[in-house]
Formats: sequence, structure tokens, C-alpha cells
Amino acid sequence: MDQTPDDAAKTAQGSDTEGAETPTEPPARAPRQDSRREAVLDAASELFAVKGFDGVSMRDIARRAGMLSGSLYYHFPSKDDLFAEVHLAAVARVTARLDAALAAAPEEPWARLEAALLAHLDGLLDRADAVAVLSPHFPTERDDLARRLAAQRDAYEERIRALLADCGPRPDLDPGLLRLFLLGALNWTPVWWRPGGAADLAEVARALTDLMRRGAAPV
Amino acid sequence: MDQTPDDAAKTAQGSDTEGAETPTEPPARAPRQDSRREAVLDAASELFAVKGFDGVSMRDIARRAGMLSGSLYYHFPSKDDLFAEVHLAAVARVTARLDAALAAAPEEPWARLEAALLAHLDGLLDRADAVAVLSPHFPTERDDLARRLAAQRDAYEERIRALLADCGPRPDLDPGLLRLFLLGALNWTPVWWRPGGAADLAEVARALTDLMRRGAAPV
DNA sequence: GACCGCCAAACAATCGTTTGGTAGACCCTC
DNA sequence: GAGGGTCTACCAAACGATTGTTTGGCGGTC
Repeated sequence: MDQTPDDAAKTAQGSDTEGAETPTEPPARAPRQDSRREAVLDAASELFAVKGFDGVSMRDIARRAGMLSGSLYYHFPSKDDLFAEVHLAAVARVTARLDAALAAAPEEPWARLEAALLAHLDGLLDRADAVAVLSPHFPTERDDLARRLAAQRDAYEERIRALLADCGPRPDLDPGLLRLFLLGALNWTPVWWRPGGAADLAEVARALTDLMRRGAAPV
Repeated sequence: MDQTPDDAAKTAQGSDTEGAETPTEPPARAPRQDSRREAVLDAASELFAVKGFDGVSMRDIARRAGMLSGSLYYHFPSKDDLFAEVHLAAVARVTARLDAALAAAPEEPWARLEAALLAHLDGLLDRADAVAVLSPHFPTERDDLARRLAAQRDAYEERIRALLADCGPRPDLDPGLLRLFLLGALNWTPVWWRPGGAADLAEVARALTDLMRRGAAPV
């Protein structure tokens, strides 16, 4: 599982001048839909989530979507724009999950917070939607793109802030710091959490809510 | 301080075939010391911390250190190795700060934890040593390098775990999760904290310790 | 015939890295 | 103290691969 079989194929074929790109599937000439565009978005989403922005080339995405790199520019004006759209879709997906979770949650504010955290973790780790969180770790200097992505996340983080405020935290704790600590603990999970590991997501959400609520010191 | 005058020089000169690299300083032929090697490490550290691994080229580092890209390979066998050494130095620096802080700290375990967190934040945000924390956000698939860096951080994270255990947390809270939440909140700070912002580091350390100890719910 | 969606091929730039050479500091010998 | 030799630390220049992107054309559907 550790070796990447792509490397063998990568060096094994190209003998001519340039790329001689060949998409994995010559996908039977789809009729007249824009379904191919979404296929590109899906491919890009999975790749970006795993290997990061710089770790994925336009050719990687194209191959996964069954086309050539140049063809991507029919659908998206640049790699930055493609990433931004992938990111936006991921944020939307997590937001939708949050809405659904809150609709089914009880009224007690801490229980609502726990439900929200679980939805967040689900959307973050269940699929490969980690794009939503990998992005803030962009090079600090890549201001243009980074700012667009931050704007996309603003509304979502505001939701989290409101849920926290509903819990009525102690007035001597800065609510801004509170939210940042929570988001930090939350967004750090992709670094260590693995499916099938020691703790499942519900347990993580429960423990984090409990910590936020009562702290770790014994009563 | 925000604009990079390098960019102007970068595009303004190169007209010939390849690089035509010119280091910013022709640093007067240092006598017979290995001081240049540390200059490379310093340059690399500052650049990596700000722009990330993929955002920095060997030519960038070389220019900052006053030499040409090929010369770096006299000191370091590869870019990966250079980064690993920068990372190791950053971890060592933060560890040293932690030792100093603990030596001057009182005996009460929560106070010790707070001192440790402050030292961590200091080492993380004060200088450009964020390499220590930016690194885990490497592409998940870059196994080789990522594993080396994780090993470098292991001893440090064990220290944090021990400090937390000394606080005698409630037995119904998984101490592993506790540590991960704490590290998450801590390591997320480079994303939002800015010098001169709303909260200074001591305040952040105090608030985080207080949250970990007593939680956010009112008594 | 028009337009959509894609291919094929190239473009210029940049990347990490290698190779061969060389100026100067050092050491040894005469 | 002059001369030779060696080693250190670097320069200069390239190599091959890969990058994001552009351009022109073409088969198929309407």
C-alpha cells in the first residue's frame, strides 16, 4: 500500500517529445450533457483532498476524469478557479449536513452543539471532502486564492459561533477565542483520525463537547 | 515589509536561456567556516515557514542565502533532507523553550500546563518557526518525508501528554483525545493569530488552559 | 451550417538535481 | 618563504522532467 504504482506507469510510457497524455478511460463520448463537468469536479475533489493543491497537476485531474489536460480549460479558466469551486462545493456539502443534523437535534444547546460537531466531522472525514480544511494551510503568501476560500467559509464559521453562543458560556471566557479553540481541535482531526481507529466520530464529537462544556478537571 | 522586492529583480533580468541565477549578495568569500551552512538553514527556515514546502524552490533558498541553487547540494543531499533538518531544528528550539519555561514554573500542574502552552505558542508564532506545525499538513501521500517529521515531533508530544496526565483529568475522558484536542487548538493558532491582534499570547495560553480545566459552561 | 465538447500538440517557464570546473584557504616540503 | 598539492565551498551551466496554459482543429449533435 505504500508504493505508488503510478510512478512505474509514469516513466514507462512517455518516449516521444512531450506528454503523450492518455486518459484512463476514453469514456464513450457522452451525448449532450454537462455531466463531464461534474466528473471533473469529482476527480479534482478527491485528488485535492488527498494530495493538496500543489500535489495535484491538471494532468492528474484530467486523467482521472477521462480527458486531456487542455480540455479542462473549456470548463474552468484556471487551476485556482477549479480549486475554488471544489472548495465551495465542499463547504456547501458540510453546511447541508449541518442543517440536516440541527433539524433532527433536540433543543438543549449543548446537545445541538454536539450534533453540529458530529456533522462537521462527518463531512470532513467521511468522504474526501477535507478540501474544506486543508485549504487554510495554504502558503500564507498566496493571498489571492486564500482570501477567496476564507470568504467561502465565513458563513459556516458564523453558524458555529452562534451555536456556541447559545450555550451561554461563562462571560469571563472570550467567545472569539472559544470558537477558535473549538475550530482548531475540530479541524486538526484530519491529521490524526483514521477510519477504523480507536475512536469513532460520534465518540470524538461527544468527548469534545464534554470537554468544551465541563473541562477536564475532576469535579 | 510586506512587498517583496525580489519579484521585480526576478523578472527584470533573465533574458538568456536558463536561469542566469544571481544571488542577492556575493558575500565576500567567507574564509574557512561552515557558517554558510547555517545561513542556508536560516534562509530555508524563514521561507518554508511562510510559503510552505512546495511554495519554496531551491533557487529561492539559494538566493536568500547568497549563493546558487546547485551549491546547496554541497551541504544537503536533497530538498527533502534540507526541510527535515529545518524541521528538526525548529522542534529542538520549541523543546528548549518548553524546558526553560517548565524550570521556572510553579509546581501546580495546571499552572505548569499553562506555562508549557505559552512556551509552545511563543516558539510557534514569535519567530517564523511555524515549520514545526505547517508540516503535518503535508500531502497525505507524501509518506516518506511525513513519517520522518512525525518521528521528530513524537518526543515533544509525549511531553505534552505527560503534562496533561499530571493534571489528573477526569477518568471518563479519553486522555488520548484530550491531548489531540489540545494540540489541535494549539497548532491551529498560526491560522488566525496575528501579532498585535486582539489577544496576546499569554492571554491565549491562559484562556486555553482555563477552558481545558473548567470548561465553558457557567458554574 | 453552427455550436459544443474535446483532442493533439505545443509553449514558455520552472522545477530538483547533476556535472565539471575553479578560486582560495590550508598543509607540507624544500 | 617559495612552490606544489589537496581540500573546501562554491560558480556556471546545463539536463530532463513537469508545470499551467494556449492554440488550432475536428467529430458529433443539433
